[in-house]
Amino acid sequence: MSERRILVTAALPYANGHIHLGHLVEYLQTDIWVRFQKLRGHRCIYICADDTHGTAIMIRARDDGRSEEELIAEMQQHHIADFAGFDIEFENYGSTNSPANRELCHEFWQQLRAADLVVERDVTQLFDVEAGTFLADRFVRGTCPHPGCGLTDQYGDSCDNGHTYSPADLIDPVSTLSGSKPEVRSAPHLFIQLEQLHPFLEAWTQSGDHLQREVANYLKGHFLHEPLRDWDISRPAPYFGFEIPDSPGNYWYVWFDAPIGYIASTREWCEREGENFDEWWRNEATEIHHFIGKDITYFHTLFWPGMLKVAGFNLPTKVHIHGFLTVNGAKMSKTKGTFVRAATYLEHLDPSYLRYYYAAKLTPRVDDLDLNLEEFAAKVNSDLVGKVVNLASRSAKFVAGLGLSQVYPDDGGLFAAAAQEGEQIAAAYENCDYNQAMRRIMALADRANAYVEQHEPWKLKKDPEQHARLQDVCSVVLNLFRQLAVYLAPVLPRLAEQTGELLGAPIEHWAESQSPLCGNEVAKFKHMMQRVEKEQVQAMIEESREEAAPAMAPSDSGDALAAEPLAEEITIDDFAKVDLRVARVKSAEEVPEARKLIKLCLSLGGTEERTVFAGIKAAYQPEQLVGRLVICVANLAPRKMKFGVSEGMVVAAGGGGKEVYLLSPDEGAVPGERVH
RNA sequence: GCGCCCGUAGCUCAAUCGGUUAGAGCAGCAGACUCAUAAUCUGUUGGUUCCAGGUUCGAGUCCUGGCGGGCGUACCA
Repeated sequence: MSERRILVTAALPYANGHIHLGHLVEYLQTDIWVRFQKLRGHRCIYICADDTHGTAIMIRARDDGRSEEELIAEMQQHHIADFAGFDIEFENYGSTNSPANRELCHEFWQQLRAADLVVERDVTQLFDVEAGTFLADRFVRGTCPHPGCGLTDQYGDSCDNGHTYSPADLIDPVSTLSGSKPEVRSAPHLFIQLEQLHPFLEAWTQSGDHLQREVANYLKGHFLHEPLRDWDISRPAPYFGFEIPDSPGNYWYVWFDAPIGYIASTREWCEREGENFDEWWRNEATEIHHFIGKDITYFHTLFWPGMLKVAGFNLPTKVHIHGFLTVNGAKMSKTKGTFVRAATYLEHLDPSYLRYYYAAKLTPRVDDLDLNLEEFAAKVNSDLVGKVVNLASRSAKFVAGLGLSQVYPDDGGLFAAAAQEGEQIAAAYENCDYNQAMRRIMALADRANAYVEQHEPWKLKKDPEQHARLQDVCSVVLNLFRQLAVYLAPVLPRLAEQTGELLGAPIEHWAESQSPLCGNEVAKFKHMMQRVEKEQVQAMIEESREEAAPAMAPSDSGDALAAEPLAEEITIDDFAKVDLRVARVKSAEEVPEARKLIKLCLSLGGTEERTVFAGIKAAYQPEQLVGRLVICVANLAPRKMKFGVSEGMVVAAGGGGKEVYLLSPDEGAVPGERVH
């Protein structure tokens, strides 16, 4: 087979968070594919970078009180370390916030302008005056405006009942950034008229094997059956990103510059390694393979090919799309401890385990992948330790001083049959059907173990006259083992390395699975892989749960305090003047003529009662209140009001209106007790 | 709401174009073995292919409806 030139990317992880087990599905799937291609003797590079722009990064940096650059630099170091810990090897790991990316964005932009695809139009959005920024839909919450719905605390684009609307229509909208009420504002945005590329995209997505069939169908049914909408690719300042050269004050939306980051990262690599950039991105002979999750299908199968086409770069040969990770059959959950960071995993478990487990589960389809932790341990122990490594473990020590036989013995055709199986295993790898590849490899391991069983080397060992036979049997077993190590090398690079050391012959090429070793020395056997212990998995889950706990705590904003600054200092005697008492609401009734008031009758225990008018009508129904405990100011001078005399106050927090939160004592307090 | 995908053994998955008696691995059960990290080998139990219809000589596969699950629904990372 002639040497292919293949450029492979995985989606750029966002610089807003750490790498977790969900991300790793993709980076491992990709790493395995790249290692496979290299093992087959192809020229293959693995390119990635951090995705660093956008509102979320800006907000996060602001909250942390530091620059965006500082934030993304730190996160990039974490990402790089996490990937390295899982033996994921990139030719280059860049950043979308790089000079190379800025230049390339300019280049793309120029071509898009030249092709007359860019138009300007006003967009009306909610604007947070306090934060000084426009609000994406997810940064606004409010009440669903749909008639008869009225769900409160809903996102800016749709509610939990499935109604969709514009954030500008939300009732009582609140910015999640500042808690303030946003106002409606317009600003000019730049759009790419994708519809002009419709015929090209139709042809590209529906033919040529660039996409999995289900994905092609999805695109046809969802987007390509009608005119494509214009794509809004600009954001007004403030925005962390690249300013658009011919539109000052506007920045490219993060999804514009993120995929260009694939190219920019390649360019960095080319410059460092003295490679010809055009060979990689402007040469039809080069294959481009993108690995992505199904969540970002749209960007990579419509916008991206469109942009590449217009800017004159290679189109993707294939976009490989995978599903999401679930753990124990459910979404990753912080409270369950199944939201496991890469770094946390590595503290407890060997990366080879996860590489193998994911490989055993990955298919070419878009299906979600479940990490069942019990199965994880069982599969690793049974397949890798029990079957594969066990072959070396039960044969190497018998030939430690002897080495492998000078001539490969008769093994009944086992090695040759397994060598022949190699092409089917390779085809499965090529097709991203790692599940099938692992299945086939384990079937070979089963046959090899049966061979050991039939030839009983432990019995041959006891008879000095059989030692030549013993050497032959072990030579067969070790060669079968090595053959498996070659087939598994893309998944388990460490095992391949250890096998190379054991038999004094490094594993560097797939072809090494096709001919046995003869006469090699055999090093002293060392355990190649430990069994997974339940306790280790449990410890990892526990730690993940604990890590998540602080993150689950609400990050308290300073808005409330800012709205009402601390009062002047008082003495304890001042405080003692206020007699706060636990009271039970005996009755509660609305005051019909009053806008805000509910009339409460409070029992302080015994026969002591107070009538209090409380301004909580907007927040509470009278029937919610009857029977509950509240805290009241019991020695407040009575005040004559329009509707009667109020003999105290109930204490509550909140800004008023619907924002009223009555205080209650914890369980055990009884009416009449004073609050000290 | 609208749309897409999925539903096969206890678990994870196969099953070519619609084609014989729906197959593997793990788990379970019964033996064997003792070289090996309680590993391995042999045998074996286990199915209303989610349900109800339909098309067909023939349906896990195609069509319709239902139930259950997942996901998407464009300025969401």
